[in-house]
Amino acid sequence: MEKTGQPTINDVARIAGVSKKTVSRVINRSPLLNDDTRKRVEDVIGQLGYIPNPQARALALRRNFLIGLVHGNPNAQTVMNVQQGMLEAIQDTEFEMVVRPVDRGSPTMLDDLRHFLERQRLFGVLLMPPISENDSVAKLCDAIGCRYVRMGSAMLDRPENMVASNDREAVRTAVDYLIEQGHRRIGLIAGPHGFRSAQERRLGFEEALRNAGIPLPRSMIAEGTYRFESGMVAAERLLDLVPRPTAIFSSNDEMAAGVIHAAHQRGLEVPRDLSVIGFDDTPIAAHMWPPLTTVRWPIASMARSAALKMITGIADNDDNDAVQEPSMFLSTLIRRASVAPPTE
Amino acid sequence: MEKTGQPTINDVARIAGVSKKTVSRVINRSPLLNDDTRKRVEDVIGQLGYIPNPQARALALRRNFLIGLVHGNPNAQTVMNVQQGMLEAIQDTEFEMVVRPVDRGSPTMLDDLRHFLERQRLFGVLLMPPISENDSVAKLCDAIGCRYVRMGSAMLDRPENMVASNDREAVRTAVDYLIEQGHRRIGLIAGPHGFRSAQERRLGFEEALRNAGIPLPRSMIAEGTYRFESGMVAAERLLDLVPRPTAIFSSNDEMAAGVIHAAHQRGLEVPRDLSVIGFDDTPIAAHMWPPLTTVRWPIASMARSAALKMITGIADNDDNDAVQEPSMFLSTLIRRASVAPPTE
DNA sequence: TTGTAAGCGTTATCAT
DNA sequence: ATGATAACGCTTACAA
Repeated sequence: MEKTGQPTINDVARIAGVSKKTVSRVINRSPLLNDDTRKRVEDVIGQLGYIPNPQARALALRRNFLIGLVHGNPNAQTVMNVQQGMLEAIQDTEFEMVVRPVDRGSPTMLDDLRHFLERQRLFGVLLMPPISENDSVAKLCDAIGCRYVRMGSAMLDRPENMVASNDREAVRTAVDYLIEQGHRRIGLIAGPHGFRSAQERRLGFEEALRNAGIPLPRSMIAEGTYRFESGMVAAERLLDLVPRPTAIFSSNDEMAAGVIHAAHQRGLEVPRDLSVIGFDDTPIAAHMWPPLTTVRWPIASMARSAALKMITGIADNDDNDAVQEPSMFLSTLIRRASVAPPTE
Repeated sequence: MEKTGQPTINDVARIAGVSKKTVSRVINRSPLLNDDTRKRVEDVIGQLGYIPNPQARALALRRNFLIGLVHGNPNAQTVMNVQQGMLEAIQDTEFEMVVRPVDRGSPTMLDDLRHFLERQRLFGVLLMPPISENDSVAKLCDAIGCRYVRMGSAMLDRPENMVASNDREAVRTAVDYLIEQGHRRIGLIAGPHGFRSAQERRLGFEEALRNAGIPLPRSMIAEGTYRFESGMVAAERLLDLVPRPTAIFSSNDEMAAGVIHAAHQRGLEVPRDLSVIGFDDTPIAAHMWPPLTTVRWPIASMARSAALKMITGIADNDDNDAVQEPSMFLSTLIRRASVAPPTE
């Protein structure tokens, strides 16, 4: 106790007049313990302010209490929402969250990740999209023996390793709404090729138009990178069309902001001259002018559930072993001011 | 080696025909080692794919390799920038970043933080504003024996425990620019009372006006919470003034977005009818319409430097022991399209 | 230059 | 119901 100032299990044992193991039993809530001894030990613990050393615990238990968040630097708000969800899940447990951005696109991404996982020997990792869509990453985790849960726009894995949102259906609903408003020339700003979310959202878009019997010329689809600037560029291409679209569905909010930016630049007023719908419902959506109609993506709940899925049955609060964490999350349309009937 | 699949220092020692300690010396780059032995051990390490167990290391060394980021849930982009800066700093070291949001304002905040620090026994923590401005937090870290570096808008602590930006001066420059453009009725949207950043920025604002001999009636100052909505509300109050201000300096970008939102709502065009300057230079600033003139706050560099300050001399890469990390960072005015001369 | 023994603070095994 | 002893994987004395 003198060296570091922190009391150890030995101090507690000595003062309480019991063995280390008994203290250990108290800490770990072993059921086979005399109430008297438990009480006595707990008193000493409280009085000493003893806190078990997590490193020693990790060593003895041959596992640690770190769960990783692996992401590929997407939108800041999205990452924060995920972090918040994870943190809610590990609230009042002994787990902590360590964050690891990786450079997707880098050829060494997989090696970097392996290096990280092997070094840190994490309890498990949460994989954010689009990293999570990469099956090699999941395989890697399996090979290393690291638990994982993937977040994504479709069920890419077993329920215990996946939380997904129904992007396709949600987008279909959003585009249905545009059609109800009377729009017939509707442009799509798709997400980047190779992203499952981009694919699902695009499929939802196409389904809505097909169901309404509206033809979809290739020219009405522009691809972006999920970034603001790419939304601008894509919008410019779509708005150059003659006749131009009266509405645009953008596969995320950030690009939708770019669309509105581009519209403003050419003197178009939203929603009078152009209706816009985004996807994500990041705070920016409510704050831009006009407030953006968008699809709310329950990413924080997904992250929370993903983390719970990983630690359930292990965490301190094992009350909820019975409750199965859901694997599917529903996105909903948030109607704000960026959609109006076409005026022509 | 059989139990977990991961080879241990014992496996390496046995196969290389040396003692554990020798392997340990190789890992820790001890200088007093025969080149032959080192080579031999390194070969075995490579061949086995041996990676030292960080938990065991942490236990033996009586310190771990986790550095914490403590923040009070400010703007998402700001947190992400800080995370990025920290992660750059611990790149290629054995440190990892664990993130800890706290509920500032909660009366138990200090206790929560103490609990966290004592439990995890972190190597050190980075304190983001406005948490970092709280001297009790710094005292707490000292008492617990946890290293810390505070980030803030003024030198609140010793250089080794602080990285600061020159907010006051930067705001003065920004407001000087408005004055140069011909503005005389300039409103201030201040940050929340009790925030040092709010105070510094306000002082910079006041200095600029005083230097130019422009009177500053109380009515020209509105206080916000650094949130979008509060910026809107504050702007509405200022724009109700008769005569109304021709320019507004907002103490951060998020509130500036609210100002522009409010201006749009009442049919005012920015910058023709109202010039606006923000603070932070978050991505939203460049993306809103019109692109926002703002003060760039080098928060990522500050975070990077703060983390380096903490681990320097400890990290793997001890090349840069000599290089002193700076404690003061300069903010600069970024001129975009939200400022124009007044038209009246 | 290398090895031996003892510890770091916890849990697991197997007694009693 | 409790305790002695041996792990866990590494580092720091202190020898040799």
